[in-house]
Amino acid sequence: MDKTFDASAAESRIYAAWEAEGCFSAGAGAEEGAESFCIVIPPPNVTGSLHMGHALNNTLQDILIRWHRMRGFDTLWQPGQDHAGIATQMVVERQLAESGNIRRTDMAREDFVAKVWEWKEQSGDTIINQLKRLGASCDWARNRFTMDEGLSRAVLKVFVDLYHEGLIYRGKRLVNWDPRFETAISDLEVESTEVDGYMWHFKYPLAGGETYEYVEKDEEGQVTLRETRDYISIATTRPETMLGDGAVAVHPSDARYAPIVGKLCEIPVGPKAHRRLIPIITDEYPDPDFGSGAVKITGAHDFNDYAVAKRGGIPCYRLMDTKAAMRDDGAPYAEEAAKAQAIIEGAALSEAEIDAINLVPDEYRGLDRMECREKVVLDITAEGLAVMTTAGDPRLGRKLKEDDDPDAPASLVEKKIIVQPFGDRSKVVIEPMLTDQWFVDAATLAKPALKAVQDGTTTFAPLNWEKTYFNWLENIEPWCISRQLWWGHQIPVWYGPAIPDKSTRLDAFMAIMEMPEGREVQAFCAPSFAEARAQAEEYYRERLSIWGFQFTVGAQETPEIGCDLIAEHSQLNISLARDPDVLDTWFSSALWPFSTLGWPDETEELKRYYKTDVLVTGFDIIFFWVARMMMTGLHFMKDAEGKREVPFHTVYVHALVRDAKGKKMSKSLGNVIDPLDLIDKYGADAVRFTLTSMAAMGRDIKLDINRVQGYRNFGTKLWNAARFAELNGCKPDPDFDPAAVKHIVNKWIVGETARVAKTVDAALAAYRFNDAAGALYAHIWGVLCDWYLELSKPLVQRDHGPANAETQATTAWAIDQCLVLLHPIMPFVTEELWGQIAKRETRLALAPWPDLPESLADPTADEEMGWVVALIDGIRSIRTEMNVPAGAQIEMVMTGHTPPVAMRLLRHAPQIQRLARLSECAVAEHAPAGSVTLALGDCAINLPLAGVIDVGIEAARLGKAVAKLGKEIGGLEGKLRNEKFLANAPEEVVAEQRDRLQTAAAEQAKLQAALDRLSEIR
RNA sequence: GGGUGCGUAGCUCAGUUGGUAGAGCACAGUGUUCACAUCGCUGGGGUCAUAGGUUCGAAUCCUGUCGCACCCACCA
Repeated sequence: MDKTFDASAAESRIYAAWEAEGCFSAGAGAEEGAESFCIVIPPPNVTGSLHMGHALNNTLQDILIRWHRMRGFDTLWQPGQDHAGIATQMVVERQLAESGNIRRTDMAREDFVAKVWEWKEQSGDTIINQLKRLGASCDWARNRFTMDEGLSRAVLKVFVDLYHEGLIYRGKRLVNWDPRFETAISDLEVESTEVDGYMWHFKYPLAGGETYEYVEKDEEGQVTLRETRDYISIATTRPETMLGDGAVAVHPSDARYAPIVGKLCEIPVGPKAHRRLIPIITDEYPDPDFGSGAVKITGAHDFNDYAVAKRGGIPCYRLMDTKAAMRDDGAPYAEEAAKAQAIIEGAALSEAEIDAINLVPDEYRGLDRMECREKVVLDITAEGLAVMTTAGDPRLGRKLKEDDDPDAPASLVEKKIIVQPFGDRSKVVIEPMLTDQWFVDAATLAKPALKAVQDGTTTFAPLNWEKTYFNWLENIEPWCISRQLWWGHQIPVWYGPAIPDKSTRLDAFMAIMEMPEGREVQAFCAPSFAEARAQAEEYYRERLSIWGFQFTVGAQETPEIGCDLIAEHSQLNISLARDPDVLDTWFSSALWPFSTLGWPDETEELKRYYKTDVLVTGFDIIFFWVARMMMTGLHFMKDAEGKREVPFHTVYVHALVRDAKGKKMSKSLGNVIDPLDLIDKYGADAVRFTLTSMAAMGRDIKLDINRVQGYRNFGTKLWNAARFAELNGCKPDPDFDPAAVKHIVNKWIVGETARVAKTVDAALAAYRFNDAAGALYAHIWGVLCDWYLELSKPLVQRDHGPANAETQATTAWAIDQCLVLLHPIMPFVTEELWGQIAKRETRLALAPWPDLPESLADPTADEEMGWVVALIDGIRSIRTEMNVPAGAQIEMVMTGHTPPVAMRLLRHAPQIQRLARLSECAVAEHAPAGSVTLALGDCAINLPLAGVIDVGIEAARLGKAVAKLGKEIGGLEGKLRNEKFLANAPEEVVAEQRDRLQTAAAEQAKLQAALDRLSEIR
């Protein structure tokens, strides 16, 4: 055997062997009918590469999987990747830009999607290979991709079913719009960040120059301000949205504005001749104590305003295009403003008609929203309608610096920390945008998902994450699932022209049919075009037959909805157009636990492995993923009795790996530790063990590279223990029976092994990964290597007759058990040793997990070996304290012992002599003169060091020890005299204290006697 | 504003029904050929953030305070 384990050379070889031999296949090594255990991997993005979070997440999963597999479960770790809509589209677009300068928008959609697939085929398995380097024992033959054929079928079915149940619907809503990717995103994809910003205060003049008495009062009702005003003052951080104001709102209880509620005021932007008038309304939303108490209502560009507008019937005017630039379409501003004014005056317009109105004055059209903001502010200010404030800087759109002139004059803008929404991928400011989108009725789906956790069908570990889960689900909003992207599952909805029903008069019908613009559309939702077409034919047949029309529905999808009316033949030629949008990536991820097992087909795997067992994940995707899997799982999956079934019984939530400041590791911050670098340097086992031992930490993991090195050394330690065993002829004996060992050292290590096995099992069952790692570390290094191998050396190395063979077999067994127990955490080094130590029937990965009865622990052996260890420890300490040269052999004489203890000493004398460097190990009636004394329970251990030791120093040492024991004794006596303690404390605690007192008293007596003898010498 | 978690040895952190504070690393001293210097042996180092309370007994339970972090919502 080599001196150390060469991880870099061995890992790929071992992994290849595992795969080649099918060790990771579903059910590998399990007997027919074995209980199943299944984990679905949180699918990494195809664009991804392994980071520390993945390393932790997958190490923990692999531990659970390997542990169950070895215990004989029918085990499946289902792997796969996520198509990651925005992220992947971004990567490919960037690549296109770098290579050919072709923009996505210059390409046909199919061509672009083909490019993405090409890219996926090339680099999509990067992450898989990295997971293999970590040692992940996924069943790679079953690898799935959210865009593959089967999963796409699952997505279509779920969409279509939910649509027909009314749980998916389309509507015009205010959504979070990402101007960089030009798509809607969900609430969860928005990150709120505090940034330096400004707030402006503007005057909205009252219509017709009207005035009112504006009165401010303090808390006691004293008038603090009274003036005549011809305006209402509003505050805004977004002046550019003033162009789309539909009203000004005040609180119904606000007395200051009561005189003008219901009147009109003027938006002070745009050409004066065509300024719009908007009503002053009341709503509960404005806070009278904030700003002026009056809020401009811009329904199309603010979520709160949208709610007010809905309540108050205020129109919402969209001001921006998909890039969040000011709209540059429609008629000249004067005409558009007139249309809006007509609405205020009572004209009824359809939603589509209102949406078509462009209220951006001609001079602002096409400007970026930020440019427009600056221009609006300058224009209003020039007009004298900006309200003076005392703080801030009049410069616009530029960040205020600390060194700005403090004596700058009172300004027209207020510096303010504002919270701005940013796209989590694009990092640009999100714009609330009024658009048509698809939504999932999440509130309905959330109910069973809530209940399943409330009643314990699914539990979180640690438990407190349930609160987070509940809190979100209880306040859940509709989930916006449509994305204006090209990469993803295209929405299975086809549109055709809507046909008025039979109550419509023929002339009206003809008029509608001949006017393609503004016509309503009819949606047909089906898993395929053919089925949608069949639905459409049914619809048109029913509606058109009344009129005697013939019709055809085109055999192909078209980019545009078509409806050619050939009147003379009473013939309609209809073509259906597919909804161009794709679904949120998380929509397909939400189906992961059953889609990967073959659903909607009723596969064998689905039956065997659903529901799955544990979901291992970071808390950052509880909302994105866990909650949604619960919703879809409970909606679509049923157990044998037809009861709705959760996707997993346990959600294990682990910490996130963060940087020193508590931020997530990210490339842009440059604070990333690459797990692959660590694997290269220290081996996968060391990285895995490190992460495992940190798994119990709180929410932040700050990775200490020194620990990785330390655990690499741990692997080496184990390696060398095995090497020692090999050098000393310790071969695993297939007939070895741990219960039958005779020698006390062997009984002891057998018991210790059984104990650590039990600890590991209990720890893993409770997801206390760090406890498992810690117990194994302490056992292998601190018990097996430090003590058992040392104490048993004489028995394996010299001829001791039967004890010799027994000890060799025990050593081999004890090491084998360690390999098995450690394998889930450190698979590579253990597998390598397993193979090197002996020829085996199976790989360690499929070796049976030990089931060691508690009866293997022998209290007598424990007590005796504990005594030996304490004795050696004590002597070693004294030697160092007394500066005895490390190589010097000294004598030891035990006094005050009972006969059994003397026997015990003699039994272990050779080992004690070797490990404590003693020339002699004797028992006597009296301590030799000039001894250093150590108290060990009832007896005294005397080291005659006359001549070597300084009597004064030894007296001081003993004095200190006696005093220390005295203090302890005092405390214990006090406690045992306390009647309340005796009355209230449990019996075993009291007994323990008595015991401790007795021991301490005995030790103190021994040391005191030694001290007395020393003073006699002096 | 609502919620969650954290503050224990120089550093990174364990400490599961309350019963005399632990690990790794770092540090200091030392080295006995015979598994291992990726090692052995020994040692120093903590009033468990803070103030109270409950208890015979609190790092552990309760309350307040201070500090740090994260999540959700958000006042224009």
